[in-house]
Amino acid sequence: MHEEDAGLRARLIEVGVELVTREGTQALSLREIARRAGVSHGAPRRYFPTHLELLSAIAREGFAALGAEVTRALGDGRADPRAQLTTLGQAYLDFALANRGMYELMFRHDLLESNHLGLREASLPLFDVVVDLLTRAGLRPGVDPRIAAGALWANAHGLAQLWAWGSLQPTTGSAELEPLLRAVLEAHLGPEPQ
Amino acid sequence: MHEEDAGLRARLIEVGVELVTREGTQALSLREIARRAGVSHGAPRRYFPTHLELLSAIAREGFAALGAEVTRALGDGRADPRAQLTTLGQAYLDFALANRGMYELMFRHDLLESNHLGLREASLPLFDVVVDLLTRAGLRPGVDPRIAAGALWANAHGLAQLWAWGSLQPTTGSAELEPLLRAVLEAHLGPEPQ
DNA sequence: TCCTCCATGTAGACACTGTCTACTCAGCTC
DNA sequence: GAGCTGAGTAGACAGTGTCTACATGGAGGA
Repeated sequence: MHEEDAGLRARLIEVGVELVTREGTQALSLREIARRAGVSHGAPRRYFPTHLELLSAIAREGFAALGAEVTRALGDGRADPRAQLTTLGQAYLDFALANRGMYELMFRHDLLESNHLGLREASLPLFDVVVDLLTRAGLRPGVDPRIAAGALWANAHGLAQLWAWGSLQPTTGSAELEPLLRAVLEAHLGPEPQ
Repeated sequence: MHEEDAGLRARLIEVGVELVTREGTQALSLREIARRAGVSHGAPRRYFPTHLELLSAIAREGFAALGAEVTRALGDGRADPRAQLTTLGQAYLDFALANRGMYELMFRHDLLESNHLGLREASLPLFDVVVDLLTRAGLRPGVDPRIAAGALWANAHGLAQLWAWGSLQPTTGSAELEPLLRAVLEAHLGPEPQ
């Protein structure tokens, strides 16, 4: 009963989140969401003028969930920055593989109003965390932390994407991807001490 | 006049390739392709039973073009394997950024019949080239070349994707991505000699 | 109490999509 | 010439996102 009278706007997002995580991006038609929310197909228009804006709101929920998952994994943040970076990468990949539909939606720029709904802003905090951890871990001299963070992110994103697409070895699980992340980390930070 | 009477099947693919490179994935509706080919909307069905199969054929053309571009960049293949790997990465990124629509289509697994049309096979030769170059360049001991190749590919793919999405620094051009590729390469091969 | 207004949602239209099926029709073989 | 077959046409169908005209119910003011 946590959704009794939360307002149609919130309910539409809720229905959309559930739909995309259970049935994937294809199921996210405007009319289907309205149907499952128990309203007519014209109702969502009152809150989301266009289909893309509704999808963007759903995707933003996904970015929030990813952020929560990552900060949960990082804990109190007192661990070695380098260790935190691998933890973050692992958490990122786990999220992507556990919520494939949502993750796919989050990066389907053709389905999202990238500029309107503050989607960029939703993904930025995570980026800043990486930048912070990288600078605290001590980058090689002359390496821009923002560029390095982008490279790390791109690597994790590519791994998640190709893994989901089935292009990586089918036997390659999330655990086996960890050394790959570590290797890239090493490339930017220098060899691991000790 | 290179398309005078090449048969409808070939012409549909040709029209599709031009359409996706000029107007993006969204423009690739079955009816629009048929329209531009000058036939009725039912005609493609004779050669491609479903929309996805036509799109897959178009994407396969993209993989062929990517392969051609890469082998052209590699030249006679007598250069240092390590240098060839960076050349390959650069060519890959150049292709992705120059043909965004096509590149997007090539990895939209929801639009492709990944299993039917030998799409996996179309992308495999490139993968094998990377594996070959990596083993000739001398991997660190205990590193599976196929895993390393997957990691490299994932990195390039992620860079291309995030770059196209605008998530990387807008000022970051294809040239600036090169050190990122080199860093990852270094992570798998060990530091550059000399 | 009655009236008005307005936010919320309904219902139908429109153009478009992919798929399916019935049909035309030229060109070929027997 | 008769019949068949491959290639393409044309229309229907269910589904989509968007737009617009319409109900309706509840709050605020006289």
